[in-house]
Amino acid sequence: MRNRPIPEATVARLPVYLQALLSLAEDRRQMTVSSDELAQMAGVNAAKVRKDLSYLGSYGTRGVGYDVEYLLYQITRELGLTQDLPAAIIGLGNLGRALASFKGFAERGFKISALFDVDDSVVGTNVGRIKVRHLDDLKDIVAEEGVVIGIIATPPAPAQLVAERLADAGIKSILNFAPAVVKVPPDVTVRKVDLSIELQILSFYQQRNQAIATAREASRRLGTSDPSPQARRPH
Amino acid sequence: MRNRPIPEATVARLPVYLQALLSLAEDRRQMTVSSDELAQMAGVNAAKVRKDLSYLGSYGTRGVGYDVEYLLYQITRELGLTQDLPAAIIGLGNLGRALASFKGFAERGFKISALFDVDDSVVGTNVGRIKVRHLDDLKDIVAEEGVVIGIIATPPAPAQLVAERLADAGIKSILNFAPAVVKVPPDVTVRKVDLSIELQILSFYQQRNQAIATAREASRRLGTSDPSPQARRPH
DNA sequence: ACGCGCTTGTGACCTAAATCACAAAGTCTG
DNA sequence: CAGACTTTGTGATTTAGGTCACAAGCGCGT
Repeated sequence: MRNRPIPEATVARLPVYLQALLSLAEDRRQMTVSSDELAQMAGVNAAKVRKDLSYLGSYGTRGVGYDVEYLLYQITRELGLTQDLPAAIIGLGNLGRALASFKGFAERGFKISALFDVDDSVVGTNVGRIKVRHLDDLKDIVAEEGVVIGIIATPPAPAQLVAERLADAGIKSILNFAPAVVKVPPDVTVRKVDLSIELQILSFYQQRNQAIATAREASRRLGTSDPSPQARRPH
Repeated sequence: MRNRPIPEATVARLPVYLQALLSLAEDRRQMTVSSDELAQMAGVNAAKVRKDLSYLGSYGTRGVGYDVEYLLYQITRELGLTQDLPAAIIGLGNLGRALASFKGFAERGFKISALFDVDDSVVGTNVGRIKVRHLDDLKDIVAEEGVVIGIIATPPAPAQLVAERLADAGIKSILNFAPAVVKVPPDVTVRKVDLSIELQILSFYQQRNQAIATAREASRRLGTSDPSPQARRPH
């Protein structure tokens, strides 16, 4: 199992396990955790947890479980979070400001080390402890500060341009909050987080479940059998 | 193909197509769009677009493509976004405020119609045009305003409690921004958006690609063959 | 009316992920 | 130290999703 490439789906779950393990590590009582407990906390099933962890190596003890601290370290290492990664935020509207002051980043191995905008009324001001710089200085400051992650928090229109500037500055990892698809060179990884897309997905299931409930209600009144016995839900 | 249940993966992409179609609809020049164009705009491949759209029905014309307006309407309808869905935000810290003033929601079929917090220095104040109410009034106001979607933007600790209150108030769709896994009754759908999880996933690939680059560099210097010829990337 | 070029819609195939189920390996108890 | 009990680690199987490739359908020009 060891040395096999880690599936994407597993990578996406590792941070969730990390979250659970951090909360376990806080109250020092529990030194060890079973796949079942971890599964409960992460909201997945136990078999998945075991398979996921087995990709990292055999870090558990049969009959006992996983050592919390040790597993914590191994996942942290696997995710490349043993030292803080410097990140930059581009765009300091409402969302950019919220991200800049979000405590969760520092707690999980990231350091916001530069802020950029193009609006003259924002450039030069401080957000938190950091001065906002002009986008034109991106390349220099990225090099200076050793920034490796770019966070796009602009409106959709300038997102593509910003992505190109980031790629040009040597950034290989981009997190895009702008509601727009950006194209980048093949050696750059982009992840997209779109707030309204998530709501739209919810809306779909909301509507469907409501339709099912209505249909069931109607058929109940008519005395016919249930038109859709198993109403599947996402996840 | 019609009447088959729509795959989850397809549902997750429909909003992306919607986004692309909206931008096409804006400039009135292009009345029709091919699966190939749409694929470009959405950042996926053409076959996937066609298969996805075929789940909704045969809305395309061979040799021509899809009528932009008509497809726009069909996807909107399928997602249940023909009328605005009222949503509530719980927690008005930095993130909650950013969400409350985020324009994208209104543009895509959602209406923020209630805000809640427990902090006395926040309750009673206005954010945007809406007065912040106390969490204890959740159930009443949800009923009054017909809220169907709950957005959790609290710190992790109170997230579970808030989720329970939402479920108790009859909300069936929850979008959770708090970095915590929440448990809800089986008839409630939760989607999680975790900002630091996304960064952690980026970190993993960042590190791996860097490791590959380093290995390649080393082997180049030693004159050996490339240790990992095809460096796969996510997505 | 007919043939050519374009684009859809979809079966067939392939790949990745989830789930199952159980042997292997450990702890604990008397 | 033997036997009962726990929990891991992983092959085998199932399910879901992605990709391929091409026949069917449509518009247009002649």
